[in-house]
Amino acid sequence: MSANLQQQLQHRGHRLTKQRQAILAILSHTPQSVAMIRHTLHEQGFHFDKTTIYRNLHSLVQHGLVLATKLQDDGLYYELASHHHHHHVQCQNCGRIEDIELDEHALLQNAAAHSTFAIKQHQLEFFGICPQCQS
Amino acid sequence: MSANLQQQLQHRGHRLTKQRQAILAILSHTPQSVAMIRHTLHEQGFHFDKTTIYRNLHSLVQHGLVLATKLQDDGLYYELASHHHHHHVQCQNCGRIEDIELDEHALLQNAAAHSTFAIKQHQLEFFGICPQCQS
DNA sequence: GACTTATTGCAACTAAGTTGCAATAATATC
DNA sequence: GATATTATTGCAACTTAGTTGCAATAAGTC
Repeated sequence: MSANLQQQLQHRGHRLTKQRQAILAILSHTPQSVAMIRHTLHEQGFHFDKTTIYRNLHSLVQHGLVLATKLQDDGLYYELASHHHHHHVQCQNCGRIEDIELDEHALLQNAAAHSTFAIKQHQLEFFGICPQCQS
Repeated sequence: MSANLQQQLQHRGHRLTKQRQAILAILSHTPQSVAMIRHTLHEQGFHFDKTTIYRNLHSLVQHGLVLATKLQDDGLYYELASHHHHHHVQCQNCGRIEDIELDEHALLQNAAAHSTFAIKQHQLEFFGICPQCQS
């Protein structure tokens, strides 16, 4: 976990427990399901209660350090919040997830032009077949 | 329920039970959660088992007559499949949902240009404040 | 009307996520 | 370093959404 993240956490009165550190150490810029996160923790010899994991993920999302994304299946996927907004492509065959960057401005303009709502946010994910699974 | 839908169903060996008819009669081109669907059925005096409702929705989706969409909360929203692909805007205040049409071609081109995946489908929903809630 | 089989309703179950609370441990203060 | 404060943890119990197996029912066919 970066020193930066530590600072942000402590600054808000959060404590740096070994649970929180381990969870943050696992999170990356690729979205992971709770099941994946729990699995990795187990592999590393950590046996945290599921309550602890859910509560930590929630509070991290609440404070903007982590993003929650809906992908193909039920449940949410979690990733470290990065500086720039981006979307994902998930392989329908193997589940692999990659980032995909696209022209946000064009998209939002497109949307705003076709709606009377004041649009605040959106959810955009792509699904397809990755190069490996294509061959 | 349109005669068209009836035909499609029976043609595939499906039976026109009163349960299925009632469910289809409730579905529209605006996405509804299972809770909303069950609630309306109750109001109309129908007391179908939840299993029946879930199974019907699943098979209708499977056969392409109904679309399932992920919106703000957990669970899926169901709507009649229409001729043209479209997206939605959901009001973050009152939950109202509206269709939103945008330039699909531009979006897909944009995505294809930024990924090595063979993109098959996508999920795009907008969230904001509807005109009524703005004032 | 009798036959075939898709569909229903029920009960029991699974899995995901949540809540309350007493015990624990991270940080601040002395 | 010891002490006090309170955020956080782990546990157990619970809620809610959705699923499964199966016997009973009822559409559609002949």
